[in-house]
Amino acid sequence: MPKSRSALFRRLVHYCAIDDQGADIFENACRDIKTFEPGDLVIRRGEQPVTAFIVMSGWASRSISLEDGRNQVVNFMLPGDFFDLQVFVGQPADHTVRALTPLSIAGISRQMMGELFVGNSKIAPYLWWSAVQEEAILREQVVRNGRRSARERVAHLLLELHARLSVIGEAEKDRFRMPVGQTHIADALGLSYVHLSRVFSHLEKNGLIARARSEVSLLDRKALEELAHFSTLYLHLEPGKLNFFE
Amino acid sequence: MPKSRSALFRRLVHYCAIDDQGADIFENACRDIKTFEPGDLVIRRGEQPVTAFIVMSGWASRSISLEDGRNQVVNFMLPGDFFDLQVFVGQPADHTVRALTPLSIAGISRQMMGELFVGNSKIAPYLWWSAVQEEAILREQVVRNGRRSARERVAHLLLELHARLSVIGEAEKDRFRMPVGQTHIADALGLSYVHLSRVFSHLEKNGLIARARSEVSLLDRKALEELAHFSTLYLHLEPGKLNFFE
DNA sequence: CGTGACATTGAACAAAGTCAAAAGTGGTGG
DNA sequence: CCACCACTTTTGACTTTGTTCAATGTCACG
Repeated sequence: MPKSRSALFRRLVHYCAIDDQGADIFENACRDIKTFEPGDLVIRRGEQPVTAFIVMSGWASRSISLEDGRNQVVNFMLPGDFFDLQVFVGQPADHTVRALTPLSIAGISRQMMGELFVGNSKIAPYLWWSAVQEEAILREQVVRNGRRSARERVAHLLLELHARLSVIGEAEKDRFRMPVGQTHIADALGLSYVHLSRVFSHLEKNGLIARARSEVSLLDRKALEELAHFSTLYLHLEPGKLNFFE
Repeated sequence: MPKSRSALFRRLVHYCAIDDQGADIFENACRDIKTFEPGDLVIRRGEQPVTAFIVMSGWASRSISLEDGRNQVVNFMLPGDFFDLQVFVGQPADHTVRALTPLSIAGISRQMMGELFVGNSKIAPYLWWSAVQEEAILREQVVRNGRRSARERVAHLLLELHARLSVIGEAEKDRFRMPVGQTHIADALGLSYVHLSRVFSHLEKNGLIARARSEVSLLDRKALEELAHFSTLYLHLEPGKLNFFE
């Protein structure tokens, strides 16, 4: 089983009672694969995308830039993430999607989506749930940038990324690979990269984290969670009752 | 025709080619009306809501608090806004919804939603579109709090509120009622209320805005838009092609 | 080795927060 | 109509946090 299937499949089964048959249907829908190199634009602001996407492997960012060059990364997209459901109301993209690493994504056409969403009740809950999680992550991003200090922001983001990567089996117990430069992290956290660097160093000096190349270790998870006021509630990791309308 | 119908109806017709019959169906779904007083909680964090809601009249806030009292207003909910579609995946709320003014909302049950969403193709695009707009507003909120200065944030929020209120006929050409205290605005913008007050005064002294009671006038829209780098793209005000899957 | 991208450090500066007190506002009852 | 209350807004002095600019380090890769 190729790794791309593994990542997506793990996210699926983590969140809904999806069976092998359902997973097969889903993955059959993911045959229109596109690949990108770091820095490539997947979606340009103003363009009207024609398909939705699922990240098969690699990291991407959704970002919005101001005219004067300031850039805000709205969120990171990780393997198994679903994006641009807004395709279906025919609106131009209000943001930019960019590959941060070598990236492989699957395009899902409108027709395909219709089948998944309406035609197969085993899949629909996952799509719905995915949208709910994405919006919750966005809300938490607002809180992070609006009401947390720089140190809290960094700790909180590290914990979020670790939790999300764990679900798809791309993190170890207290360690994960963060294959993006500090500029992107700073743009996500609304900080200057200079200050971000200081904060990272500070967390490291205090023994909360360790860094080696692009590996990050959460040395003192308890302290990080307290510092960040981190709760996993917003990630909706528990499957829930899936009361989908029939 | 009561005002509540008017506000909702205007938002509907602004965004999709909804006919009178469709609007009737929609508004018939809005018979389960609840009212709240300023400060009342509509949804508590951790609770599992059983219906989705449409705001009929008044303002509400969706907010998330940290244990130490810091509070972030994630977004303002205005008449015609739709919320808590996440009901349908059976997840507990990760946020709190609070009435900021006398508030009247309609509860939409799962069954009702199923009928609207699947059973009537005239309505489905509006629900979908509404979700798209809400998410876009959220993204813009991230940019505002992450990469804009305090003055820019205030200008940007005022322009957004004016645009959203205009759609439902609750704003005049360059003026609208903002029936919420500065504390709430500050919590939305990730600022202290002290600093917010200074910024308001500064904008007023420079002739960009005027304030009287809870009325705000945009005296120099051009200057405000340039200051805020405001573009209406993210509000998706143009109806679009509504390529909904069948 | 040398090169280019990325990361770190220091010093000066700017933006926003905190604390505390004063000045509005609006509603209520005498 | 006025006096009083609670509440919100404003103002001033000071502190903290994060930014900017510029120089220096580091590391993978050719």
